[in-house]
Amino acid sequence: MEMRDQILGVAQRLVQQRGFNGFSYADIADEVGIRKASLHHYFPTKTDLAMALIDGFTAQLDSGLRHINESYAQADARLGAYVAIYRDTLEADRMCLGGMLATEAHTLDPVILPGLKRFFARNIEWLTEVLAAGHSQQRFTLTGTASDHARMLLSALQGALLITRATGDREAFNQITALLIAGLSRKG
Amino acid sequence: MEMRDQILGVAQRLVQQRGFNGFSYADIADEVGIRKASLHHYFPTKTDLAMALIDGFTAQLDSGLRHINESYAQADARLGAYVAIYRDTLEADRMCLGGMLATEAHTLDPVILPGLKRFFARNIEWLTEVLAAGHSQQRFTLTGTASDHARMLLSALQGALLITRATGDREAFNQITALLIAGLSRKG
DNA sequence: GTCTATACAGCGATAGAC
DNA sequence: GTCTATCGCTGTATAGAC
Repeated sequence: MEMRDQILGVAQRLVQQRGFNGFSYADIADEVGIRKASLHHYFPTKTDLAMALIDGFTAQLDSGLRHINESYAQADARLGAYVAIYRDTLEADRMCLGGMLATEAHTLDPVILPGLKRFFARNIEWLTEVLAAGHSQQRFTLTGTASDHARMLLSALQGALLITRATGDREAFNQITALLIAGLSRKG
Repeated sequence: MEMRDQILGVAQRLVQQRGFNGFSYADIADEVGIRKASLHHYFPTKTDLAMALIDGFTAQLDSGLRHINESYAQADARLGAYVAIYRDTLEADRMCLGGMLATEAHTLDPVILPGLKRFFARNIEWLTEVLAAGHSQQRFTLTGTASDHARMLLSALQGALLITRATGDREAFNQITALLIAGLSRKG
């Protein structure tokens, strides 16, 4: 199971940095130190690899969100920790794996799409709960439904990662996230 | 010049739908009806094609923004027309060309990047002006600087396009944009 | 489980005739 | 300006030995 995880780790980084159509089995093989033919023992097709990557990334998300829920009681602290995940992604010169695959969706085997959809649904559900809780606690002021705010926040964070890849302006990322949070603390 | 424009049109659509690494000269050749070798007469390398696409897309943006400025005097109307560009992109099952290339930035020839940066700068500059004008006219309430709001709006729109590619939920896109605009009309 | 060897299709790109 | 032909390389994937 160790080699399988090593492959997944390298492949995940390659997808996040170069896109699913931007790397090959040869790239993975070089890094993990086996021949590319051997990779097919673990992931017969590249589509199999993609599905395993989404499952793994969704598991990482679930684990991260569970950890946030255990570490922070208040909605604004939870949201701040969620934003920090994106900041860490940016610092690692990566896109969100889900966001990267979303842009490439039209080129992917359709069997991959339900898992990708599930990943985004998971994010929106968790954010919706946090926003609704913060609203009840009068820590957040919402202009629309909690679920609409959740989708907007997710969009803005994904988009901020995307744009920073082109502009290279990491300080702008911080200003964007600060503004997003400020927009929730405002008195309506 | 007609064939060149036809090639650019097809290539632009392919980049926006499939990504720069998701199509080949053969795909273009099939659609425009010439052999793929002949494409190299217009664009010797794929990098040349990419640069022409960015230049063309930035020209389309400039033309669109000029048209908005001529058609609408008020900041909120101008912003609404800008959002409509993204809605049209979504309806055409496309990503923004700039956004798509941004995700793939790590796989592109570096000579492409300045043009890509310029495209985003253009968007942010125009948005900043519109937001600052709306603020002066007391049509918009800003929580941060106009330029920060501009970056946030651009991020949210790019991200909304990206997410909708995975979820397929076009109504969510409309709710996100409505919320973005509502957030500006609010009294601070 | 990893290897060598290889199949086979596709890629971007070039040469040279017309 | 478009064609045919082809190069060299890389892509995913398979067969079969060890």
